[in-house]
Amino acid sequence: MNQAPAPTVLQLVQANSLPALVQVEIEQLILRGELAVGQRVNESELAARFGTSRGPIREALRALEESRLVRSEKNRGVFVREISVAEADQIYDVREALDQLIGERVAERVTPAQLRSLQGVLAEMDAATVKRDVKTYHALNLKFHDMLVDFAGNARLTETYRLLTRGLLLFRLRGLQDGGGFAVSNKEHKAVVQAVAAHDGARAGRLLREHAVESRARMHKAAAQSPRE
Amino acid sequence: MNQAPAPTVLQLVQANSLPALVQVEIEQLILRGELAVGQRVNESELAARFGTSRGPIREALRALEESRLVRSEKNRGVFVREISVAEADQIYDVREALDQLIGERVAERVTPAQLRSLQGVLAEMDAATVKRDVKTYHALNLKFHDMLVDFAGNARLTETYRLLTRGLLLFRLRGLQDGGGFAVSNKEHKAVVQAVAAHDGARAGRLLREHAVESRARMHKAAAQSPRE
DNA sequence: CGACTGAGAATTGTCAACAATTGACAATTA
DNA sequence: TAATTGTCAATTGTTGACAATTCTCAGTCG
Repeated sequence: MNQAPAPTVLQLVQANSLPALVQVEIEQLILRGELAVGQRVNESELAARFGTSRGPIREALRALEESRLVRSEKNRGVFVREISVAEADQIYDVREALDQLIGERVAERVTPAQLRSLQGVLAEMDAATVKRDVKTYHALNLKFHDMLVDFAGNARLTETYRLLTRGLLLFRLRGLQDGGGFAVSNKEHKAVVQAVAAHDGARAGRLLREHAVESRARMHKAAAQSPRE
Repeated sequence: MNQAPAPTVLQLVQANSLPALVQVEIEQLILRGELAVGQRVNESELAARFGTSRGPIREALRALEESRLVRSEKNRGVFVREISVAEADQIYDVREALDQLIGERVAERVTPAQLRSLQGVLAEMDAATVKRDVKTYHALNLKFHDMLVDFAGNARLTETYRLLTRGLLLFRLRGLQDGGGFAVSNKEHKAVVQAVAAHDGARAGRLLREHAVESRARMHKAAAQSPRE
């Protein structure tokens, strides 16, 4: 399970059309912050960058609009979406409910191998914490939650969850990440994994939900310190 | 609240570009079953039908693909998405969690006016039940749940919920709707509204979740009787 | 009779050009 | 000077044409 057999570039190009490829590329651009939040996206520029015409770019942008990564104003262009604290709060409302579900499901169906990889990431996060390596920690944190939702074994849940948390990523890109508190965060992760290892669905669900609640609180704290808004 | 001030056609055309307009149009085509589930969608045909070129059609289809209403195969076209019982089950997993959240939130924030409109729909559903008017009942049922999620006051929750339940609609379009059991269903609705009226969040949440669970069971029953699959 | 083959039609993928709209700034007017 | 109008460059919206791929269906062969 969870072993996507690494498709070659050739297969990728043959299976996906230009718009699909361009879409993930633009997605990366946004998620890596190369396209700043709020910034206008220039179609011709992207077309030149990827060596295509504007058609495929427009299709990709339309898809990204539907997934809420960009918004579009008629005759004015598409903009990388910004997200307010209020919107982040709404996302967290939903995320908390989903995290509970994830915890329950994972505790029920987790395999020993999956458990080991979870614990592996936990250890890596500990290492990053010691080194005060915020960037690595964040990447691992994402990976950890991605693995959890994957292990829940519900593709639609995964899709829904990723869509929501990606919105939260836009928030972090605005610079509103909590510098501290990630040692605390990993303590919560460990408690979750412990409950998962014990196959205690109720407890894992409760703990993962609480983790989301704490995570929301940390976001608020960071937002309060932030200059803007 | 909830009073969108009926935009004129002029405003619509000025605010939305062709792809956006076409998108909702195609969406209607699918949801009304004029484009059968599983059927291939012909770009040129749609372009002719809407009096545009294929560009806007393709953009709209890309968006619909992202919202999972269609799927696309390279060089072969886009198809109205089918949904298996297994997938419907996954959607229900998520929906149950969201319905609980919806029940809780609505019970907390419902206004007297909103309560009255909920009860109004309930009465209409009763009338449809007496008349054995399945079509009207289904429409009202949709409206009821739409109102509930709206009254929860979380735009992102609404969006997420609608995305999921629309997937379920594809299932119903396959002919797998439960003929009977809608009198029972409305009993459950009434219990929910009662809890909402009492501002009992925990109970409303529990009841709405259970309603989703029952609804899933009814789907299974209908699927078992269905010829295909 | 069934499986292959290979035009030819139908359809999708991509592009480049044209039309429409916007935003900025200069020119004009009160 | 402030407000308005006119003009122009930049950008988006839309189209029609062409290339590439898939599908259809005779015709052929074993």
